[in-house]
Amino acid sequence: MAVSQTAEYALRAVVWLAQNPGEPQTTQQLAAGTKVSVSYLPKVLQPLGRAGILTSQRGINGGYTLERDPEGLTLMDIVSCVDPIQRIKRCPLRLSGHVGALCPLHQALDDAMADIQDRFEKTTIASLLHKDAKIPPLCDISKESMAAVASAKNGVRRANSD
Amino acid sequence: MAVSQTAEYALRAVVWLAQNPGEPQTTQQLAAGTKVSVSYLPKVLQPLGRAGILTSQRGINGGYTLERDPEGLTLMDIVSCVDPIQRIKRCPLRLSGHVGALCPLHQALDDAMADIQDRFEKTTIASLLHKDAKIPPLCDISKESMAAVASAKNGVRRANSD
DNA sequence: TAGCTAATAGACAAGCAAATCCCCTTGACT
DNA sequence: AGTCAAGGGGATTTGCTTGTCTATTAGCTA
Repeated sequence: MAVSQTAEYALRAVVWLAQNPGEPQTTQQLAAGTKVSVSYLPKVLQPLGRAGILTSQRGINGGYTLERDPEGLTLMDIVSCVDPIQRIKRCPLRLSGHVGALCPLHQALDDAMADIQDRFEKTTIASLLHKDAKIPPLCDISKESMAAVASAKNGVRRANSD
Repeated sequence: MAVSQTAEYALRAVVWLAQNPGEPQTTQQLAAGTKVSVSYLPKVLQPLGRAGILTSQRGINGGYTLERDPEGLTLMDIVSCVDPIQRIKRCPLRLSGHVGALCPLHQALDDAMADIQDRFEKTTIASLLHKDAKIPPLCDISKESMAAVASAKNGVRRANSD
């Protein structure tokens, strides 16, 4: 019982994009900043692109850019792209009749799902950024991480010349 | 994002047992009543047995019996046996330091998990039974289901005699 | 327009949960 | 003690999720 890996990756990426507005972020930069595998990240971001949450630009100076305003963008928007919350609509036992009404057990389970959904709908990406907390978004972008991002941005290809 | 199949099966079985106190329920009966596969059900129930939630009796007139009082038995007790709620204890990015504190994103995700956990801890099995609702537990045990249970109890082996 | 760069798409591999099957052990009743 | 009914547990299969790799397409710069 947890949010799927993929959904978590997507959230990290969106938070990172919201933190770095303006210039497009390449897969390399995003991967370095969010600690998600370079080869998997594109897979995660594609559904977000299709949903219009971010746009991608090919070629030189390309990368991913957040399209939606973080103030109006919720956790739910991202999660439902890659790992939708599964509400219980009818009784899984599928007995006779009883469409539209759930038994106590499945009602209780669905209530819990509704709770999460509600919570995710109310939490905006923006609210994760200007937390006045000591812990910055994405669990601190420390020196190591920043260095990784810088090298991802500038000198990844320097391996050729050696 | 959902409760796992296995956890759902376990809950169904426990509710069924709570509804049928007294005599032990065989795998056949339980499977018929909860619509869970006869071959998979034992696998689901084993962890519950180890946790002392139910006891199993082998041999003739054997079967599963609920050990705990439904009033004190919560959804959480069952769920944590077969599909524990995964709380986020440290930042999945695992950067330097920051043990004990979560960044806003992961804090938000963990809050949601805490919410569910809290809800499950507060919902007892008993509360799913004496709901005065029109919909009985397990989404109506209708004629078809009862017939299946009866045949599971009495005449499953009648195939031999023919 | 040529050439480089970066995202895209698809095939492909690995790891894990769900489900099934079969044989073994245990226990009750005769 | 013998026999049959019932759960226990291991081996196996299937399918989904996660992850990797490569060839292709698109866009920017010169």
